Amino acid sequence: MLVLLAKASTPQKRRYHHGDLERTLVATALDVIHAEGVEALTLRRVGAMAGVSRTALYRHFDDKAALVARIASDGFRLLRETLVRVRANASPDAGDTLEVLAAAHVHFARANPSHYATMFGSALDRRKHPDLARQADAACGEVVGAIRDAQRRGALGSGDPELIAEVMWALTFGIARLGSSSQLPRTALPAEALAVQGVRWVSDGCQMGV
Amino acid sequence: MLVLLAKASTPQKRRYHHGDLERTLVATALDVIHAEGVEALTLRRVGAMAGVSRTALYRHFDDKAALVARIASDGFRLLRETLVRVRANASPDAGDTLEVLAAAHVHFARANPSHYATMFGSALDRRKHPDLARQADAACGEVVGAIRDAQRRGALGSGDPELIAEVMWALTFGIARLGSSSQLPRTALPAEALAVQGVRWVSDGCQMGV
DNA sequence: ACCTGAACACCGTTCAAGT
DNA sequence: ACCTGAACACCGTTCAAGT
Repeated sequence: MLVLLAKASTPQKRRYHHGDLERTLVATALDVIHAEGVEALTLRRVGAMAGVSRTALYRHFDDKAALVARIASDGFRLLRETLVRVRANASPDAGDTLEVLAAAHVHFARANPSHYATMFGSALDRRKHPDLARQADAACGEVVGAIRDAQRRGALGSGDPELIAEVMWALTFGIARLGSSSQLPRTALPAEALAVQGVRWVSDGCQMGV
Repeated sequence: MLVLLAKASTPQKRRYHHGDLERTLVATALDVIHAEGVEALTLRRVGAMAGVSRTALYRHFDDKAALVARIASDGFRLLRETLVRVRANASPDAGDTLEVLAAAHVHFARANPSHYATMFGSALDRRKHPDLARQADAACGEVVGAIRDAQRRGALGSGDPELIAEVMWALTFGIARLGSSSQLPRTALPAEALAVQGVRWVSDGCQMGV
C-alpha cells in the first residue's frame, strides 16, 4: 500500500521499470560518441553509464547496429529540419538560397559532430534500416526542392535538378566530412565559406553551361 | 649440415623466420577488408590467414592502427601515381585535364575499394601517422599542380589554386565515397560522369566568377 | 513486460619464454 | 632477430532466471 503510493506520487530514483530507458540509452550513446567517437561506442559502457545491465538494451533495440541506425536517422531528421528552416526563412526572391543551405549543412556537421559522424562515418547498410534511408533521402530532397525553386525563379540554369542536387550534396558532404577531421589540405577559408564558394561556382557553371 | 643445406637451397614452406611477413600481413589484411570491410579487420584473423601467431604482427607494426595507416598510406601513393599518369598522358593543350583527373579518382575508388575505404573510412589521426599525412597531401597536390597548369594556359580563371583544388577534391571525394556505398540519392549517371560534370561546372563557374 | 547474470565466442595487447 | 602461448581486460549476443 505504502509502496504503491510512493511509486505513484514521487518518481522513484532507481525503479525497476525504467520507463524512458530507450531515450536514455540514445542520449548516453551520443555522450560516448561525443567523448570518444563512433568507433569507441560500446553497449557495455552505455549500459553502465545508464545505470542498467549491459543487456537491458536488447529490450529496446534489435542489436548494436539498430542503436547506431537510430542515432543516424535522428541526425538526418535534425539536418532536414535545419534545411527546412533555412528555406522558410530565405526571402522568396533571394538568389543565394542554395549557398545558405550548403553553409547550414556544414555548420550542422560542426555543431553536431556525434550525429554527423554516425550519419556518414558508420558503415550501415541502409537496406537493413529503412527509416534511416527514408530520413537521408528526405534531407537531400530539401536541396532538390530548393533547386527547383531557384530554376522556377530563373536564378539557376535548367539542368536536371536531381543531378545538380547530387553534385551540390556530394560537394557539401565532402567539405563537411573532410573539414571535421581536418583532412582538407589547407584551411585558408573556414569550411562554411568554402562550401558557399563551391556551390556558387557550381550554380554559375551550371547556368552558363548547356 | 643437411638441414642447413636444405635451408639454403630450397625456400622452406613454413620456416620460422618468415622473411617477407610484413608484406604478407599487408596483403592478407587487404583480403580481409575486401571480403568484409575495414570494420571487420582483425589481427587474429590476419595472423591465422597468414599462417602465423596472432601476435607475430607486433614485430612489424606498432599496433593495429599502424597496419591500417600503412594500407591507407599505400592507397594514397597508388592514387597519386594514377593522377600523375593522367597528367603525363594529357595532351599539353587539353582543356579537360581536371575533369579526367576527377574521373580517374572516382574510378580508382571503384577499382580499389579496400584501399579507398581505409584511406577515408577509418578514423586515423594523421598527426600520429606522418607518412599517411604526407602521401595524402601529395595526392591532393597533383590536383593543385594541374590547376596551376590550366591557369597558365588560360584554360581556367585566376582564383587561388589551392582553394579551387579543395573544392574539386571535396567534390570528387564526396561522389566517390557516397557512390561506393550507394548513398547517392539517385544514380542517373555513373559516378565518374557525375564527377566530370561537377568539375566542369566548378571550372566554368570559377572562370566567369570573380 | 522489463531487466539481470552467467555463459559463449570473440577482440587488442603485453610479456615471458622458446628457437 | 623473430615468433609463440598464456594471460589480461575487454567486446556483442544469447538465454534461462528473476521481479
